[in-house]
Amino acid sequence: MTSNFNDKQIQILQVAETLFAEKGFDGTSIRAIAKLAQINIAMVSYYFGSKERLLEALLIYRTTDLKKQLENLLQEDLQPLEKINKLIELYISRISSNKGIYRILHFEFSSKKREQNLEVFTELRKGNLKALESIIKEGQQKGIFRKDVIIPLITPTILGTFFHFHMNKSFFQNLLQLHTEDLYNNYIKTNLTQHIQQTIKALLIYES
Amino acid sequence: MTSNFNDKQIQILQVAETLFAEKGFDGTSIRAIAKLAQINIAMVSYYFGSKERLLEALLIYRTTDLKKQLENLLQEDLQPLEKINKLIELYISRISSNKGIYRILHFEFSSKKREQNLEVFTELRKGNLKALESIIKEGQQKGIFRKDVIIPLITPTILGTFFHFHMNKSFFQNLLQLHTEDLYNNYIKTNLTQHIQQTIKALLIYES
DNA sequence: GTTTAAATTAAACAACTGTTTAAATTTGTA
DNA sequence: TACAAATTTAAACAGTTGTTTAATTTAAAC
Repeated sequence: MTSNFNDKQIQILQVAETLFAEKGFDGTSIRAIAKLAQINIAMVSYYFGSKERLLEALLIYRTTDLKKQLENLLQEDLQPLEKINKLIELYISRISSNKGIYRILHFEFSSKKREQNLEVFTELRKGNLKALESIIKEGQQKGIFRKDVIIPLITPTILGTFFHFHMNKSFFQNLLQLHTEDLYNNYIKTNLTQHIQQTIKALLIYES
Repeated sequence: MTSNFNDKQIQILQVAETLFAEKGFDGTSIRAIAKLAQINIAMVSYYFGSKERLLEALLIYRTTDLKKQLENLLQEDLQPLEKINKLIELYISRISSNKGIYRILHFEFSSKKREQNLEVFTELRKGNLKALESIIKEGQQKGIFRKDVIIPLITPTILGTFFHFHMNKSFFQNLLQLHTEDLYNNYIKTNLTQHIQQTIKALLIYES
């Protein structure tokens, strides 16, 4: 299931990504994709079979290398807390530079309508959870992290905080005076990342 | 801008809420709403003017009383941390029993397509933030809470954690063996709520 | 240069979209 | 009962939807 798409297919995938992220899957027509990609409308069916299969292809195209980055991180020689912090940075930078596909994932694949296409996505999430689990258990064995945290709920806190911020972009841009894209992206890279790291650190270390 | 809808309108709104939450706004046709509500397709235009205006009406219909509940909480005689915990419980129970509309809010109103209809929603969020702010500042003055937290980012952590969990419902149902609705809802009410409370408490109190 | 396969095109397909119309029915009022 | 207003209906509207077709162009192989 490796992604070997040709140039034309990649061109279509990139346009589809933009439009799906902006208008949603149902809100985007094949004609709109074809127009923006400057191809004939029949090419989508020709290369991908259908609009649904185009979405599947897009998912595969965009989620192949995150797994490798995570495995590399696990093998670095770092303290558990440093690994957690780096994991958070990795998530945020990855998602930030691929906002399109993650917006689509967040929207389309959490709706009841498309629950069948989950296999690839579910495997990705399970892998992510295993990586996080191994870091936290290492920290617990070393006596650094407390042991009464529910590990599967930490990912929702990390990703949920980021997504909720990003999904309400215009609200926070207005509230925090982040009127340019640069200001907004920089705030995510510094303040928001720090907030999440601070939160997870407190959760893992604080003794009640 | 009070919600004075008649029985027929409410009937339509409730069906629309179900379908919008399941299939999304674009994925739901007026004919589907009419069929499920057992009315003629022209009735939607007759009562609401258009499909867009139906969505607006639904938003108003569902977000009128949360504000009052928050104000009541603020005036209770409780310690800041207790207020925070109650606030978290209030959010989760409110959203849990109105999953439909919040799913719609999360999806439709965070897409670039519908950024204009935000006024009502934005006011709601600003009010929520002010309530949280007043509680935290009270705790800071009493020397209970640390002072280097970014208050506007706490809501994303609370709501984001919950939403990310709920938006990936089937994944977590499978992972945590929550195969019935009751098990799932109960897990939210106990474990997930506790996790969020624990997280926010650690964030507000932990001294680094 | 000829042959064969791949890529691209315009056109048509049937089904579905939101909305409007004008007629029919129900309801409330005097 | 008679009248007027509100409600409900079926039908039609003009567009858009995803997909398929058959013909044409381009590229590759020999």
